[in-house]
Amino acid sequence: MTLQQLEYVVALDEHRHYVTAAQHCFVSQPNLTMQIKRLEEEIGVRIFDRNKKPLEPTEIGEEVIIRSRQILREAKRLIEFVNHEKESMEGEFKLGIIPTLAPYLLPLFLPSFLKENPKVHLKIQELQTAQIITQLEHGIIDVGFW
Amino acid sequence: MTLQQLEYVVALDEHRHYVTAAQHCFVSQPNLTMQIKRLEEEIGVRIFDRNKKPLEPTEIGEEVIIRSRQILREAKRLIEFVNHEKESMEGEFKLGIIPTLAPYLLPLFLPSFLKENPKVHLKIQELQTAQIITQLEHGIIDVGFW
DNA sequence: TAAAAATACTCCATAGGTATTTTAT
DNA sequence: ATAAAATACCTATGGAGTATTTTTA
Repeated sequence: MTLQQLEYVVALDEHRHYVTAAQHCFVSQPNLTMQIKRLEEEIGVRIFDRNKKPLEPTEIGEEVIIRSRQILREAKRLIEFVNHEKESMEGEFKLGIIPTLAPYLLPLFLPSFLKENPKVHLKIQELQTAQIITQLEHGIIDVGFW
Repeated sequence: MTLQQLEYVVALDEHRHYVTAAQHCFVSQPNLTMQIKRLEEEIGVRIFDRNKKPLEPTEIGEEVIIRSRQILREAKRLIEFVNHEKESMEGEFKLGIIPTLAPYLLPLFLPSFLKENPKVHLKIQELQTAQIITQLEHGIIDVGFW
């Protein structure tokens, strides 16, 4: 039993039709047929009743589909969690800003930024334009990400 | 991402050691190493910190492991559900029993049997010993399952 | 210097594809 | 008669193994 197969099962349930389900999964119809059949053999139970057209799930199949959806949802959430986490930065950052702009710019992005990146320690430093340029040249601060 | 890989991740977390984790999964150590690495590449994140010995999960890894356990638990429950269901019988059954024994035997097994096999329709028939033998010979009733 | 993990290869099972036949409406 | 599913056959990716080399306590 693989996550792939569970996706095929769910897709087939949603379309009740091999050809469109296969298209939806970007695979060929015979491949979808095979994978469904293989899964059914492995678990020893029919998931779909092919005697009817359009096909429909067996009684056991109904439950299998529900549980498959649940599993796939969890898997998707795992991926989403990882994607979110890996984008969030970590470490110490120095933020240079000229005093005149600070009270206007900082409130615009700091709250959401710190919420998105809880592991970031920001060191905010008020600098005059000339100082900013100097520190940029020395790589002490950097032109950022927005 | 496959269920296999998630099992490897969980096993590695439980053993904190490739060799024993691999043994536990009945696969070779290099294979376990490869699969973990492949998964990490796919999701774009380190799950284990190999600089330390014994190795331990990264911060993100901790969460990945928790979610993997959850997914595997759901998958296991799906299989268990199917195994349970397919063992339960379905259809019409004829039960022959002699009147003398009926009130003693039936209460012993009927309740649990019908609960386990909700799809079974039982036809209970009171028969004399001779009739039972005749019907057995003609295959109308059968010697049962307990 | 001994353990354990990472590499290097080899193999083969199977996921997936194309072409075709069979099955049902 | 036609659309959909099943079957046959082929290809190739990648899961898994053995042998070996690198690590690091």
